[in-house]
Amino acid sequence: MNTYREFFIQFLQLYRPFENHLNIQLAKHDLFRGQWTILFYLSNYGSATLVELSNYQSVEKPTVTRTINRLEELGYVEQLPSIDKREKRMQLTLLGKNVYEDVRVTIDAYEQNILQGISEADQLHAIGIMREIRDNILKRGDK
Amino acid sequence: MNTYREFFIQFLQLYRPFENHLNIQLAKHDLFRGQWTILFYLSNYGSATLVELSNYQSVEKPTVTRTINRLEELGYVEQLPSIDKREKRMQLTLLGKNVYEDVRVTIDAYEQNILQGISEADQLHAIGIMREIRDNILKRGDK
DNA sequence: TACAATAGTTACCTAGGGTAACTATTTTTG
DNA sequence: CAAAAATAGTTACCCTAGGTAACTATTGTA
Repeated sequence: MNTYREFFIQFLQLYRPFENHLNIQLAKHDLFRGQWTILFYLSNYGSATLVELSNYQSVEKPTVTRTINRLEELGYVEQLPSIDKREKRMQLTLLGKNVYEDVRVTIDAYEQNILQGISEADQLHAIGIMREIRDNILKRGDK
Repeated sequence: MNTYREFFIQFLQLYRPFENHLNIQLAKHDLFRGQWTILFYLSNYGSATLVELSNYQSVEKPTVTRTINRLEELGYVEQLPSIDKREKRMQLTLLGKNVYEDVRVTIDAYEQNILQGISEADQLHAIGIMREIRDNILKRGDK
């Protein structure tokens, strides 16, 4: 079997179990992956507009609108006043921050658990490779 | 940022663009990822029961039933007689084989393209790491 | 100042996945 | 060996996650 084929087979074969089990962890906190990644982003970068989140997640704007609305209903995020009246800049509420910290513990445990036996050097190496492939994909446009 | 966190961020950040562009390639042949992976499996292993496919893809049986039905409607797969009357063993039809070979060309080009700059050694290394993580996930059950 | 671009929303559609409950067979076991 | 348990698959129904098209409101630009 060609190496490049094997690579993507393995990639897909890893994704599904990873997401499945991630969702099991998140379900303990009544969250889903899409919501979690937004909480993560806001916790890391302080605030973001919907377009920013859309680019970050590689999803269309309506998808972000929906997820943000749900998070707003839950009281985890709130709008921040901004000069440009078109944009909707969001940040975590106090509750949102607390929830994030709480879930972070669960997810940290999960992630560390499934990386058992992989050296930090290997992890860094893989991160570099994944970054490079992502760049390749985004660079080539939609040929 | 902790390495293990970074690892999974990068993993998710790679997945979405990869799947997006994969689907763009497959759309040229009116296929979707779920269908394609089944064609791939059948081409590689000759035949499979629905449970086998369900395990391979880490999805529940109803999902496989649906996808297989669609492929059957398209005339790409057909049932194979089997001793155990409960199971439904499927294989590619002649048309299915031809379609697979056809799409394979498109996907090969796509995959090679986005792996540009990644040495074969690096690819193999990454494959090993992904395999190991997958094993970790499957081993730990659903804690 | 008109026109183009950008941010976001609304309405509607699809894939892809899940659970629960069921039928039809095999297997296992008391 | 008959009854119970396990297995393969289907059906019905639910949800997340995503997409496109068409729209409003604002901001930038020629």
